[in-house]
Amino acid sequence: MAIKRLGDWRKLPVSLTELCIDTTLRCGQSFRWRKINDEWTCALRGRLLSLKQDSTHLHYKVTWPEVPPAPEADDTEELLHHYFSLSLDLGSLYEQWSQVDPNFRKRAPTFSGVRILSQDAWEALVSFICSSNNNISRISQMVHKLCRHYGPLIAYVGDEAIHDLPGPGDLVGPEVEAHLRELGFGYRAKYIAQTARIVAKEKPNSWLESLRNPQSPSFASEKLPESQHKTYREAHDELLALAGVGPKVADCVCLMGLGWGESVPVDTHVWQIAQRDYKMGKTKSKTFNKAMYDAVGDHFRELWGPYAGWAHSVLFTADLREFAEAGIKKEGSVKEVKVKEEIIEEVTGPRRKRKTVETTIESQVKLEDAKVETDLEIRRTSKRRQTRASSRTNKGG
DNA sequence: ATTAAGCCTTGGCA
DNA sequence: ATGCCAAGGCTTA
Repeated sequence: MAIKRLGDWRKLPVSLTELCIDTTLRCGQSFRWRKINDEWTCALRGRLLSLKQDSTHLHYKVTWPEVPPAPEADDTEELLHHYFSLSLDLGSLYEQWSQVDPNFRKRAPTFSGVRILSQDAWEALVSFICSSNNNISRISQMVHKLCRHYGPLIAYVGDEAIHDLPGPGDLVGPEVEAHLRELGFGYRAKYIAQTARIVAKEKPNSWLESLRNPQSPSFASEKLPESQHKTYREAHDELLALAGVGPKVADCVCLMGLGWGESVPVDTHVWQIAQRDYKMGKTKSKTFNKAMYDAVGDHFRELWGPYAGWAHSVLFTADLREFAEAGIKKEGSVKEVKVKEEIIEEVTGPRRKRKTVETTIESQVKLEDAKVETDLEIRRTSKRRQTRASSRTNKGG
């Protein structure tokens, strides 16, 4: 299939504190963006998008497939504006969160420009069904397999075929579950096949969209009549009825796919953050049940306000192992590695024993300067930092 | 109503 | 080498 209409680079003015794509595109929100030749690339709404960023602008390039014909008016700028919610002033949100929350104030400077992506609701639903008991690397592999085997071909980047995400209707065949199992989806194969069938066949066409926050319209928006408007809680409850969708996955779909900014997905990381930095769950039953799930979300909503989910993702990102290593140089001498361990201890808090490593002035400087590098070579330099308690919800193996 | 075990797979680590 | 644990949980008993 020939691909035509290679566009030119265009740009939008946006600062790195308002949007940092190196962080936002790989912090576990969307699993389809890939960095190829120093450009972030993803098929989105029928076109191939490539992104680069400097301190003042987001640069973008669009490639349309030959079929179907590209639309007359290219709406890519509007798409990006919507996808990144660029009309939202992230700087003042960070200020507000910092004023009410010392912990946020401490962590946020290293992780500026982290935004919630306005993803397609179906993409969020499928992606986060895959996310259960799983890690970002494998989730990404699974979502890419889903695209490669069931989604439309959009373009080639070098030898690599880039497919868009399949719709629910593309996943209703009788062999889908077995095939997904062969592809390594494990027990999630059934959930995806069932959910696709329900969304495509049992629910009305606009069901997913009807769960959207009316104040956060979708990109391809036919506005829903007011009588069909749902609340965040109603949207969350309806999603819970789907197979493979529990409270956490439902919140991910609400936050990233349906525009509910107050939604706070509480996963094992966020639960650890809540315990470590907000002293939650220290008394009473230590078990992490539904009541505790709701309590954590409610606490953060009270603290951070209507965009609590956005604030949550900043701290979540700061806690990801990959990002805890932010700001470290690639060259990995032994000394560098040790410095890195020191920084990780710094970022993840005082609860664990500190390594017996001297703090260097150098490391302090680096920590402050820690803007995320994309190609960190050194991985897993520190030993397992997970505590026993955190494995509660995780009986796998 | 609440709790614990089982689930697919990959990769790091002892 | 072999086994165990952890990875952005959900379902079932």
